[in-house]
Amino acid sequence: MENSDTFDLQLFLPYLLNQAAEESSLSFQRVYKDRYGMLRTEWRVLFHLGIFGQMTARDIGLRARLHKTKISRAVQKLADRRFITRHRSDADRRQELLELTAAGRTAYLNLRTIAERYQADLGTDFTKAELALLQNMLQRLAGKAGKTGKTGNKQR
Amino acid sequence: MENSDTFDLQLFLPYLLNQAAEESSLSFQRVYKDRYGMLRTEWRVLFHLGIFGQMTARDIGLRARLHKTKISRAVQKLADRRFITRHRSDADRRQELLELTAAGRTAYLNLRTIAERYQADLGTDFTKAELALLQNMLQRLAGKAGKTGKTGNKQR
DNA sequence: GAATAATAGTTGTTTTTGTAACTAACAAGC
DNA sequence: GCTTGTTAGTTACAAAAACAACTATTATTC
Repeated sequence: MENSDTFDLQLFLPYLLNQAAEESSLSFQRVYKDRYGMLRTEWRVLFHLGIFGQMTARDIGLRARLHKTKISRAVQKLADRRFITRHRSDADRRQELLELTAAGRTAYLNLRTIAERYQADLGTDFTKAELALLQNMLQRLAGKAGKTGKTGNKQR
Repeated sequence: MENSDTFDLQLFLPYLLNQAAEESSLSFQRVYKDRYGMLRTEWRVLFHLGIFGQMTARDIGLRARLHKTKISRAVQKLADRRFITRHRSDADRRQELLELTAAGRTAYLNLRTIAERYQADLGTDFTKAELALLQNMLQRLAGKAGKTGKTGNKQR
């Protein structure tokens, strides 16, 4: 056959990034899934509340770049499991203020510890400088919004 | 609130990688989706056949780390759209030999050009050295199998 | 201040994915 | 060669994601 083409799929960034993302997510996924019955969006919401404290679904969507329907359902599940509380805002009664319960905080701290351990383990494969550069490049690729950015992107 | 925690989600690799992967996939996705009505797995199968020529579903699964049901479905769709042909192997009549049709090859070459352009455009944001290091680190993260590796991992 | 537009969040429906169970063909052991 | 185990690929069902349409509330504009 005439398969003399030279295109290295393994170097094509959209492909390569997905492979790396999938692989690196696996071990962490097992924890939040098997141990807490959480979905990806759920741990993300949990972490946002753990890190930033009280937030609305909208704020989370902006920061995490998640669509509001995903968040809505994640919030429901987390509330069902008593990991978060929801209170309608007085300032704007469309909004709901979300916050971790004690149980939610415990789960968050536990998962955070595991995340930190994962991150620390990377030190065995990469130098500090390499890792910093990797993170920097990934942030540039993830793009646009930069580190904490709230730079006017549409609500997803 | 006691939200004085310091955990930078934006530096947590499973999260960061997913964000970067999602963002970087977007533009390419628009092409294969809108223009060819393809799904992610479908373009991957298409590319494998374009690059390596005749392959079985099993081989593709091994290389791309895709589960056989995903491939089975992608193959069906690609065959429906006359992008590939399937022939039962004489050596092992369980296997099917997959190959691009002329139309499939055209689609592949077209998409490959776009992929190459994407890759080239990265040159404006990253130096050659940076890019090479990024790819190297991502491959290490994606892991295990290395560049072309067929190192005994279970069929997914 | 009524009409129109925009926003926060939810719900319903359709696609896509994940998982398990299946068929058909081949391989091994005895 | 026949039983037992594997493997390639498909199909059926359950879980999750994507997308569109909806309600309730707040902002805007005339």
